[in-house]
Amino acid sequence: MPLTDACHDDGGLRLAAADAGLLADSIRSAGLKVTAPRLAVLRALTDRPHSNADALFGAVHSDLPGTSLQAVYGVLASFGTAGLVRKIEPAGSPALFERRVGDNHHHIVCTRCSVVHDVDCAVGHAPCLTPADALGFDVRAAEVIYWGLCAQCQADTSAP
Amino acid sequence: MPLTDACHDDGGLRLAAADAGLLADSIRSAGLKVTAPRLAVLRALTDRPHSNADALFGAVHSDLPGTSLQAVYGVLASFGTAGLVRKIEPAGSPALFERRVGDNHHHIVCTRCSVVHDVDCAVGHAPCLTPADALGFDVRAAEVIYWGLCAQCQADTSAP
DNA sequence: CAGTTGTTTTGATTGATTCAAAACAATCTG
DNA sequence: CAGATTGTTTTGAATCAATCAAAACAACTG
Repeated sequence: MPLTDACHDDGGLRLAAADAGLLADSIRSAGLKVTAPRLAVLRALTDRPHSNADALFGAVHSDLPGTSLQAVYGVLASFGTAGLVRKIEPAGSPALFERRVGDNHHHIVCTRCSVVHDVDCAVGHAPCLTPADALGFDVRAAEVIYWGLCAQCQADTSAP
Repeated sequence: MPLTDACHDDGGLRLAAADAGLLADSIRSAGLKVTAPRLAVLRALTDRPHSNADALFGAVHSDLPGTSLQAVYGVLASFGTAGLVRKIEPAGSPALFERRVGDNHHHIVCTRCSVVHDVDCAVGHAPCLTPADALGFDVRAAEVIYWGLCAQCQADTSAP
């Protein structure tokens, strides 16, 4: 019940068109000042979810050449605490960021090419998010990462 | 079926007494040379599962003062590829290591004190390890980390 | 439009981990 | 059991991701 992990749909945040006004609105309504680096990071993240700080810096830097990598880290940190982005940290990878928040979806990562996709929290499987024996813990969240070969890498590997 | 994740018991590896002969045997039967640093790391890991490289270095260093941190990293890497230890990488923490391998158990981490406990893979919940929609991936493993407050930290927090 | 507060830049630093070459030691072979 | 072989450890340096701190700057408030 106190789980962050309820399997419901996201709160209506639609990530399609990265209209500048909408981006500004979501920043403002998270209680943050609207600035060029923030708009640029949020736009880049809309276009390419599951990017790391460096990739976002690359994307942002081409629109907005004055921006520093540290600014990107700062923007991501403020977005994170404001609940505007979610940070995921798959083993062996730098942190990745995505705008899809609020639902607790999971991730599937290719062990060969490292591509990441979202995986919905399967309705009917929600009990999984409660451990067999919580050992007295007050469980607040569950994080699931699936590892495997993506379709493309399966094709590449089976025909060498 | 190809999942690494079947919920079965471990293969008879009992982690109780860290008898030197048994430790040596498991190293040897993994196809590795038996050396003092390897025995020391394996013993330390038996005594304190979920340790990071630095903590293991500390433990090893007191028995075997000549040992370097890099040796510990080397030992852990060879143990990892030999299937003798498992590496877990909870977000925001350095990598942790444990001897309990082969079963795919999960972990529960305290968000306040960072203590880690094992959580068995719940029989009857195994379907959870198959994503709702694998998106064409050949899924090989599923990793689950629960986050919450341990019993101790709940007590400390509720009575400040 | 000026003040306040929060943001970004600049520059340096940390922490975890990895790399590479040389010194060394465990096992294999005779 | 000594010597050869192969793999391991040491030593020392480097990398990558991320964070810290102070000064310069810009967005919202009134």
